[in-house]
Amino acid sequence: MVFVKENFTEQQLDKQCLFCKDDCCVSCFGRDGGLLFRKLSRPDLDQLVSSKYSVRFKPGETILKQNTISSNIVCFRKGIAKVYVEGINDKNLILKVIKDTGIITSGILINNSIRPYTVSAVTEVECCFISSDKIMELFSADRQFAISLIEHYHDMSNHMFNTLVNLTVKYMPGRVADTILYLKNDIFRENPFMVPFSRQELAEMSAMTKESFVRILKEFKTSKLIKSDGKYIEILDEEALIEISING
Amino acid sequence: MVFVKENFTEQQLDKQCLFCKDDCCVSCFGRDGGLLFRKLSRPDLDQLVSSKYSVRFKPGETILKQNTISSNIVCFRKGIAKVYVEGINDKNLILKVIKDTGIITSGILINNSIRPYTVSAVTEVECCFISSDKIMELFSADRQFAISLIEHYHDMSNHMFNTLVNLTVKYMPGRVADTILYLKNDIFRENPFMVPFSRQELAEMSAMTKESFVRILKEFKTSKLIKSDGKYIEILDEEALIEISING
DNA sequence: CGCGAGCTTGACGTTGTTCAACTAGAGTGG
DNA sequence: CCACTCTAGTTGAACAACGTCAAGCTCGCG
Repeated sequence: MVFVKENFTEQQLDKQCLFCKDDCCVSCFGRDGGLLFRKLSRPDLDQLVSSKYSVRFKPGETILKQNTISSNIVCFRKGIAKVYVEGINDKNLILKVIKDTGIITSGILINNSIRPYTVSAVTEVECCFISSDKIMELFSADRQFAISLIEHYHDMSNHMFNTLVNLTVKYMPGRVADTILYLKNDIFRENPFMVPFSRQELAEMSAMTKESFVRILKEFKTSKLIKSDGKYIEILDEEALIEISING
Repeated sequence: MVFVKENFTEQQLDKQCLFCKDDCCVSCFGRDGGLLFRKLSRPDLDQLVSSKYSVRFKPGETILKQNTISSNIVCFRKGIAKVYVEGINDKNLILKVIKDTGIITSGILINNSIRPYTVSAVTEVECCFISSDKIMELFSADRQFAISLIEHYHDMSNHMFNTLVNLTVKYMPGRVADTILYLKNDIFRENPFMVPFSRQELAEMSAMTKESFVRILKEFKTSKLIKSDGKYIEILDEEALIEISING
């Protein structure tokens, strides 16, 4: 347990992979979401598998805590998690949603890098912690892996860049449209989709208050752009939403 | 000129390095700002030097244009440049200032990656373009270089992350305080510092209108937090500014 | 001296937040 | 099975934050 700096309870933590036998990471890391590892050789993958810890989180639990030092990368396998910044002006800001597969690399390789965000479970989450030391070793073994990691950083930067621009320059309807389109096209990928987030959380994705979010959502509903019944949202007129998103 | 996809005029472009003889990049890339290359071996550095193009830009000229495909990394050597997003709601948003040394890596290694921002010269700027192909070759040669590049991405992400949070959750005084502190501590590193930006540009760094920026600046002046005479700004009470920044 | 561009200031309108009241639904205990 | 409570969601009205518009100012420059 030396390299696991995060503190887990006995129930959460298992040395053996909880989720699958044998080929676990090979299939997990090989999936769509795990592009980072897609070109690793079998021995390298096996090395990763043997050195990781698998952990399960209940809804609401904190997976990585803001302002702590990073020492692991976290590979998500199942469930929904949110990445957010805590409590500036008593407001949170949700930057990213992870559904099933996804990787958080913050601060590996960088000494004393303090994580600027919290990651917490929205539904039950299964994920694996891998020491950044092990990742470093792969650098020597596999040149392509370094490129994959840079691609990962690049994608992350791009996403953050878009979020930055969307949230700073657009008016509320544009921001709400962005949030809805993001959830449908990037996260859930189906049209009437079930949202596991509260209005409060949806508002935190859109950088506004829950009241404002509700109001805009209602406008969209009365304009027949979306249908919304409780936790379900259906996009009726995607073109119009995109138009609203572009025009701010 | 094969690998230079950007279009330069004859005056701007030279195959020989304009700025220095012989050891050019060795000293340039070796400086503080150029940490990316700090651990390259001499032969590798020489290879970079021989494959680059040095370019000079006049104030106002565009160095990299938003929505074009990336194929070079750009190493800044001298002058001040701004990185910004163009025209959403007729507003620009300045994300970053480069003074003298700095590197823009957007989208190298990633096929068909479209640059989401424009970089343009504020003062006269001297910089070098290096094909991403050459960078790729260094990956094989030098493992440490890949790590340096990832560190660079990491720093960039972190900076963007802070900007994102600052601009979305804080009120105007906090945003102005951030801009002033950023310019003093990260860019100019001296106390009465000369700002080569117009009020409009300062406002675009703080995500507000120039009128709002001027108003907040005046408040800071009457509260004796700063002294400001035209293009010069002096921070008198940094503690208080930091306080304002933290409290939003 | 006059011109023009950028800076500054004030009045006003819009956007978005706060606060408070109300509603609906889910769990709890009698 | 029905009150009761608690929380999330919704709505409206007052208010603050911020932008827009227009006018005046400063200062460099011809």
